[in-house]
Amino acid sequence: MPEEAGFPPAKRFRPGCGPPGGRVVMLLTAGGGGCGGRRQQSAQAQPAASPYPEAVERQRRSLPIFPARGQLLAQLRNLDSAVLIGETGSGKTTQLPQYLYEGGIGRQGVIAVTQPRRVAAISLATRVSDEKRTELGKLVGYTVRFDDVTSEDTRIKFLTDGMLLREAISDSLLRKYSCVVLDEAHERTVHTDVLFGVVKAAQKRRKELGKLPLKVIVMSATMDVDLFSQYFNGAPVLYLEGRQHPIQVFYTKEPQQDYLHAALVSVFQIHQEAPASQDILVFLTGQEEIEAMSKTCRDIAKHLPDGCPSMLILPLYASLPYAQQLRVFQGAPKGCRKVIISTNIAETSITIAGIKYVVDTGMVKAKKYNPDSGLEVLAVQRVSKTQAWQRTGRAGREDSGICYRLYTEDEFEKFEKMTVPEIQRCNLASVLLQLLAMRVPDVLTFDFMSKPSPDHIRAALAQLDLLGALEHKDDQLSLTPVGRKMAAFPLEPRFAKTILLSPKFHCTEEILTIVSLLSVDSVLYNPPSRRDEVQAVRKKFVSSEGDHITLLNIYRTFRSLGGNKDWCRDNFVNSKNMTLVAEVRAQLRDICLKMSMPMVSSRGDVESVRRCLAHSLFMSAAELQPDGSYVTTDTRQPVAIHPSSVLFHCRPACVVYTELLHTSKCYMRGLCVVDADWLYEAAPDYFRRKLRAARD
DNA sequence: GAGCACTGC
Repeated sequence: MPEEAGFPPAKRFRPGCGPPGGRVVMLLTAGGGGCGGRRQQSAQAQPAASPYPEAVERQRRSLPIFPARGQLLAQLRNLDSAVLIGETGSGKTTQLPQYLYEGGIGRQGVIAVTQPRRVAAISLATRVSDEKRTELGKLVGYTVRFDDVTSEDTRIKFLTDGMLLREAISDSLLRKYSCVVLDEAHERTVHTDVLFGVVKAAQKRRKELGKLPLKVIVMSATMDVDLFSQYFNGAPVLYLEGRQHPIQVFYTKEPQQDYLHAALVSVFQIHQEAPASQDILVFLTGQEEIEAMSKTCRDIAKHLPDGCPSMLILPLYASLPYAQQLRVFQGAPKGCRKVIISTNIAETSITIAGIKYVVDTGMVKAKKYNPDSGLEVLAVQRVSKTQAWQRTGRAGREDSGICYRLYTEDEFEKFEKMTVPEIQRCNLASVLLQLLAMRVPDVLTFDFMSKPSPDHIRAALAQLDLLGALEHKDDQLSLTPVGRKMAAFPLEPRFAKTILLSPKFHCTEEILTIVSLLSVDSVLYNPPSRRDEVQAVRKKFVSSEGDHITLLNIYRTFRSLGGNKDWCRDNFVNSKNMTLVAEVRAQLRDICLKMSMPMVSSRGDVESVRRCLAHSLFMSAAELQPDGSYVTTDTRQPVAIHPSSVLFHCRPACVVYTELLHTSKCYMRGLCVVDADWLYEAAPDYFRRKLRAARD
């Protein structure tokens, strides 16, 4: 046990174990109420396909959910809505859809199972179609962006929650579905949260119209499901035990001033005491921290006493190139310990086998949104209790585990109970555009499970209004024809508007490229250790007109060379993201063609591209002040050019930006040099109002 | 003058 951090004796617990509150039906399971299930295998860790049907069947029958099958189906058959708590490894996600189908619920319509992430939707569909011994895309299929593997025969369909939401735009009653299972509901992504409201409304409306009832099942891995139950008219809560292994939790005796130092000490204490085969997972907040800690660990590991096992230090964060991310899944050489130093990506998105120890700093970098200023603040903050438990649970996936919390138990008690749902801390413009496209009667009173504040909603409506998407008629809010077209694009409303404006400036081809580049993770790869090299190589693409034009140059060169991977490596371009850009671009171009938009190119004329950006991003502009600083044109907020911008060392008189980010300062990211006159031309009324407001 | 948690359509 690390002594310097001062850990008192451990507390034993099972994540998710304990009596659930509220109206709960305990379902009969094999584990039978005690802690520490009898079986050692885990549902998700099983190999996907088995050539032997009996083996597949035996495996299915061995899952904790199996003994509850009859009871579960009997309950669900009679319910409109239900909440199902299933612990990790209970088998709920793979088995429940099959039970529903076998119970005849898929006979009159498709069973939809939503997932927050693409990879989960794809791998679950693959797994379940294997279990049913059918070809993927027949009985069992999946739909995610760019990839629809379903057919007329499909009865069980896994899809991302965002995808079901998009389907709801063309059919808000979700007519093709007999049942919607909302999985991972505890994560409370914006898409899941909007879907709660959409399925609830569809369920009610279908009942009123005497149509096929819509069954809604909300699945959560955590206990705090009262909100779900209340929201769905007091839906019963069904509780299913899982196969999580016991985990010992240690808190520090004293609060830690320096969580990085405490993490470092803990890692090496564990390293000196535990067998080399037991891996460690450390949660930190961001790339810079993780790289620095990795380097320090490697340096220290070189000077360890004889007899101490060696250490394989693996950083893990989303912007790390894919090949390097994959290294965390490979086993360490014999006699060597894996130490994975990760962001919260390892909390939910990436599951690593063989983790025995979790070191939780209790910190996370997360975005907050201020609707008044439209400002996103990215700040290091405390995790919530549910997040801390999620991290702890990562230690007990295959066997019992140990979690060191680098904070005191008193501190933990003061953590927020739950992470604030994303819908209350993001820009709502996209969400409201989608709801309006579904012809929701009144977005201001829409039945959100956790309501965003009225100011928050009004700010988003104001933004949509500026983009020309809204129509007010007899106190009713609806979409203009432009607004309706905007909703067809899988983009932020302002970028959809940029595309719709582009024919006027004869630069649709260029704008499609730029918008695609903006809507995926950066194609620029910036390894901190090779900064000078990166700068030298990138020079040939840099445009004095800003980041958008620079990106356009990079994409053009990439295409002219036929999408060459070697070129990407040599030019510090992330080839995976670049390939994705091409896919996004093709999808957006398709949507344009369906709208009969003319496909025009401005050829070499980048001024028209900049004019187009000025006309759609006029509300995100900043002007140079006499003292060399910048202020935004809308709220006179002092801002600075982000160091990642190609204009970082320049002083253009007027720019539009694609993002404001508050870290140590308020930074503009993604800049384009524009003419102040263009902005005024784009929205004369808006700027006249601003001028008047400034005078008063 | 110096920096970017994580998804998704």
